[in-house]
Amino acid sequence: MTTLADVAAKAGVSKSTVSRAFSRPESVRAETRGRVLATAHELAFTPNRIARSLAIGRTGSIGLFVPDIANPYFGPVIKTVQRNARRHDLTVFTADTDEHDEDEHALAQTMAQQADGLLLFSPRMSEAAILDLTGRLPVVVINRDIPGVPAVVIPSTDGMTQAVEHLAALGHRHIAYLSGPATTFSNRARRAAVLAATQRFGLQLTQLGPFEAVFTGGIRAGDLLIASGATAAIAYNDLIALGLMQRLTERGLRVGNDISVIGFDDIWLAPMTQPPLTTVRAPAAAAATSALRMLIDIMDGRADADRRPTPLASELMVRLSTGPVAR
Amino acid sequence: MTTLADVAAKAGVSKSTVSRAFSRPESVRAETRGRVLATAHELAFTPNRIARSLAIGRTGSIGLFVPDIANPYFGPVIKTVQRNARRHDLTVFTADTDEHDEDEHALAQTMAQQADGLLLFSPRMSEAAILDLTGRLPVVVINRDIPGVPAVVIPSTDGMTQAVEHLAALGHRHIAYLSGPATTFSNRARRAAVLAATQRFGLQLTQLGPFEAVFTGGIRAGDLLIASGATAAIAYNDLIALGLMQRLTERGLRVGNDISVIGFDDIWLAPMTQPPLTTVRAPAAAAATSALRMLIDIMDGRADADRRPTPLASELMVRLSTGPVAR
DNA sequence: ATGAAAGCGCTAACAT
DNA sequence: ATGTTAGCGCTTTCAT
Repeated sequence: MTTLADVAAKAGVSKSTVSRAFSRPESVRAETRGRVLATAHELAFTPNRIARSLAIGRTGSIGLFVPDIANPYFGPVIKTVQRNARRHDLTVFTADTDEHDEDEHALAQTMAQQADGLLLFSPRMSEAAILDLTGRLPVVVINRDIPGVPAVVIPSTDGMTQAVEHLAALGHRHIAYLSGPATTFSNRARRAAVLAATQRFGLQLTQLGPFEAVFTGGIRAGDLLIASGATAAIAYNDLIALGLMQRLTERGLRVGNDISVIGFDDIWLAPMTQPPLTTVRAPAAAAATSALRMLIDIMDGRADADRRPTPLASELMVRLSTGPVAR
Repeated sequence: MTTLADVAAKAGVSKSTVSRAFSRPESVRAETRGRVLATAHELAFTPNRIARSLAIGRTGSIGLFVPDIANPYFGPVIKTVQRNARRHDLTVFTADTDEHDEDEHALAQTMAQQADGLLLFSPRMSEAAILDLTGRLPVVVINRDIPGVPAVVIPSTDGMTQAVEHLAALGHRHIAYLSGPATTFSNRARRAAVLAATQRFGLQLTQLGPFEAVFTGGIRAGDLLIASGATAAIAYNDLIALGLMQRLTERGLRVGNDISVIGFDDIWLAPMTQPPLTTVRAPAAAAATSALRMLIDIMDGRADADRRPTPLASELMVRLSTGPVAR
């Protein structure tokens, strides 16, 4: 491996000059700079980031934690964060926590030392664990509310209220909410919104679950839903809604006619299903962007600068998986 | 931030002892070790990985590059690699190259300095770029064939041959192949396999595309397929096949009856579609596991050790999107 | 504009 | 078993 010193020797200058030629080019005479850069190129030299990090105390990268990288919902999130970070010369390291609570903290600890900041999407780890991390480096959480920890939450109340209102307008009197992972912030928020709205619109609510936030969770939910007698269901997320539709269809029900289904997230698959899925569009990418901006502000010491998060809203996308109640 | 030195001072020992207490605990007297570890804990000290990396010349992490993190196909791949790497005390940094050829190399260059090895899945970057990387650190590529570069390829010939054979047996005489990204190794391999098999079984082959390897690519393919007059199509991957089915249905055709569709990958969605998708199961996770093993061998200097890759096979999963040719 | 030297936090011979 | 010392490759005062 070629180092600064090699280049310096060959170019007949000091290490400092080579260093400067890379980091503050204008501070070195054009001629010298040219010679240095040329020999650097000739020697195929690239500055060692590790050494650089040690010297300046920053790594130039951030960690992004998502609960399930296989969930189509997170694809756009990851891509968006990566694209925006790049503009700030930050590399993003994405880690999948796989809903695996203990590992999540261990992994975060590791990451905490090779990153300048952390973006935690729907973290499941304990509050204590998160507070521990925030003590070590800048952290912004998405979809979690912990006193003192900078956060962006994806709103669910407006969309969920619209969902219930929509079902009420279609004549449904008894609906079900299909819980996702029981203890998560997201599930609590969505369930509370549905509960409040059903009371407001005078609907009967049955709560089913919890179900894992995956397709097979929805499959399992199908039979429970039928047994419940509800004429419509609002699922924790689209993956569950998709599995649900599948199972209902297998059971001979026509989704959108005999029974209505609403999801949450609006993943790219949602408009493509048969029938297309009515769902709440949650602005995940926007939330992630907003969170990244906050994180960078904190990392740059602009801690209290414009810390008003971008106002976000969720919104019901009406498609064909919901229809007038069957009589 | 607390350092080794702080702990050493407070515990009344030298830095080396503290260092040893962490890295080779048995080499330090139990009593001393206890005292050191206690004060380390008390001071909330965690060894700085960056400094450690610089000193030992290894980072303890590897980079995993995938073309599209949003493709459900890669979810299991990423999870598998992460799980296996963890057993070797390696952290995995996943990067999405987003089919963005230039960036891919730049990102890889960056990663090359904070990782001990690289796993490149279906890389699109130039051969020169890959060779450049292999000169810097251990690299294993998946689904690409470059002389001198360790590789694992996911077989497509057997599965594709079975696919064509299957269609021939169903009475199809004219089929279409829907190309993915034109220049990729994977597309060339799959197309060649289909071509050879159609010749062998005496079928007429129409080649359509190239299409982007996403759902909307398949949508666009639908009308072209109908115009071609073929009675069945084999798509580059499942995402294209899904979009295709969607469009064919919109055009009033009954997939599996009026026209047959075969995909490639066998993503988790494939059995869930209406009708369930006949597709070639490609052992991506197994390939990734095998590639990781090779990478670790190379990193550990066991370069030429058991370098026989695990034999892999692809296999047709027959479902309902294929059926006897309509007469 | 350039150089010399100290130091980032850790590890690894080499001593003792 | 523990301490001393010299780096790992880079940045950054402080001189010149």
